[in-house]
Amino acid sequence: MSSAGTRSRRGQRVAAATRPVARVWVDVALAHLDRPFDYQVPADLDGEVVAGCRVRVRFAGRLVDGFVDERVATSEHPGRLGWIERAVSAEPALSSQVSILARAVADRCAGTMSDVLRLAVPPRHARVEAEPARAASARPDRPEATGWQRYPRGEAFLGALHDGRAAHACWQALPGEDWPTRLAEAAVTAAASGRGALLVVPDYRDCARVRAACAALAGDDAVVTLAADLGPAERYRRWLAVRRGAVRIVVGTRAAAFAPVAGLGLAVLWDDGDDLHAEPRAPYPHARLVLGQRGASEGAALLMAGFARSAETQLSVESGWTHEITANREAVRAAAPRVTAIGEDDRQLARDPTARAARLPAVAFEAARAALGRDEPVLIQVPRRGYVPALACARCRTPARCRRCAGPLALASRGGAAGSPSCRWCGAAEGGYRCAACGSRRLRAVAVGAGRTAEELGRAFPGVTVRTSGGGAVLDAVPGRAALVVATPGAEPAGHYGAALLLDAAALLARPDLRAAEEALRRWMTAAAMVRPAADGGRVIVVADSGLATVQALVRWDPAGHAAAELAARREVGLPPATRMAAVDGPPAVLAGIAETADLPGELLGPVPLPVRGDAGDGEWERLLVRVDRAEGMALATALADLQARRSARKEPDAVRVALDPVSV
DNA sequence: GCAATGAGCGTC
DNA sequence: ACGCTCATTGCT
Repeated sequence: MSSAGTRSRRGQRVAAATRPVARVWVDVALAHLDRPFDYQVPADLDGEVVAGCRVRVRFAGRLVDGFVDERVATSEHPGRLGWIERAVSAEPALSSQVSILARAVADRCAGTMSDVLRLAVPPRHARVEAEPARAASARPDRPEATGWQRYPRGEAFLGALHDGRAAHACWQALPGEDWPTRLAEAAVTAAASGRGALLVVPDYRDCARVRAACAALAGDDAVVTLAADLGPAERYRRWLAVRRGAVRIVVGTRAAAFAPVAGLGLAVLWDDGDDLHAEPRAPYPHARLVLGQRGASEGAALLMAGFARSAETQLSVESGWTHEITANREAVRAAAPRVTAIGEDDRQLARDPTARAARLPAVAFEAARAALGRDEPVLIQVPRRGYVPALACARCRTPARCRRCAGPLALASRGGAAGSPSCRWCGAAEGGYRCAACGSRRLRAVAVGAGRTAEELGRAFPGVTVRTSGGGAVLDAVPGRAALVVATPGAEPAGHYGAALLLDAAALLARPDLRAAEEALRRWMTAAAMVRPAADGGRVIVVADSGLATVQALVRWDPAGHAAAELAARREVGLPPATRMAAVDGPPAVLAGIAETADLPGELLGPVPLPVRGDAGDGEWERLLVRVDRAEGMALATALADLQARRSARKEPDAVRVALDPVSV
């Protein structure tokens, strides 16, 4: 007698009396099997096999996990159905909303349902599931006065949340803004109207800050954080509390974008340009995509928020889908620190010999000294190590781009000989380079070092505490006392700084990445937003040429204008998000075959060397890029999913990796 | 001419 | 990792 349940005298299983067929998403990695399969529900599992529950089924002989999509009366399958072998539990882990979301995300990313479900639903923890259910938190009161009054359309957005309308907005936070509290006010407004709110932030430090802000407004029980650093039990405990509707406000990192928040009324993405929002596992969905999909399928309001603005968000604004929440110019001027740019030409090293040793420009030295004199901390932003050397105009520093496809130019150093520059996307050699901005024919390599060390800076300011934040040791916050705080972008400790020095800014700007300018401004603004207003003496020194548009955008504190110019520039040369791109990574011979035979819409570029090497032994892999008009984006995704399905059905030995809208191309 | 065996394939 | 098909083998 097997454990599979009730059988008749002859050992045959008896099907459930009503709706005896379960449609099951089996956890199988093969692309050509990316659809539900029908199974018979044995009568004794009738009560447990519910929509969304986990089951074990026999698939091609072996036992595999699956989620029940739905119970139905009959099957379309012409052959004989297998049986549900086991109901893992009656917990409906997969909600219909998340099921629909996962399917949509898989389709958009040319991936499979099983891959997306692995990202969306955490592993089960049986003991946690058996624990008594967490009591539902009380519905909070709507916040009375909020800080959104500083923004002309801010209160209107909260009003839309209160009324349950699916407003779509992007919010440019003022410098110095207590943004965790603003996001909490929006979330609690949605929760007060009986709906759920989901706030996705780049890292666990932001999670903690936003959680604390939500707890302060709505109580500790009203909010949970879902972050990757939790253990499996706690992770599942919190996730289950959300799934069971006990908690309506969820704060988390990118995986939380799939959180099964009941009655989702608001989805927020903070700092959508941050690379951490890009999922590194197949099918590589970006949190922006996941939340955007939920806005469409669940009728939730969407808020893209940050100090800076991405080109993607700008496109959404220009298309009319998203409206802007920005402060007026007077409010910006009142809140912003005074920003000074110093290019290499006007970079005068400090007279002070120790400052000279640290290679600190005089203006930067003075700004830091003034802040320290007021007993305020000074933030020093240094780039991370390891940027790929690329080429830029020797005169104006504009990154050198390919004439054919606008990819970044680099010196091909393969085989030892550094020959003429060539495109890192399409491989075309560039014989007669001429800068698009200034017409110069001279190129220079842009190599970025590790930045000045904390010790060098310490020597320039004897007796001042030096703290570092970055890499493995990230500080959450610094006290409001005189100190030098050296941090890499993204690791800046929270604090009220008297000054910020953005060192090696020109190198950050000249990175061979299509998002270099946008990313530089995002990082600068994130750091500069923590500096006191100019009226209180706050100063920001950016070590880059003041003539550069991106530097100007920082000086004028104009993230929207920069995003608009950035998007216009990408339209000009046909780069995302003005177009849509897909990356197909694999062995060169396989890519050559695909380029020749595959029926893909749009235009093929490359193959080119991989911009970032994956971890799984993709030794000699290359990358094929496919570019289409935005209107054809879905057709491209479908074509690539078909390609994967055909390869999988043919049991092709070499897997290829497909990513739509990859973060770096 | 035809069972016995095995490789290949789809996968409910 | 099962059960089906279809090809090959080996014996009459």
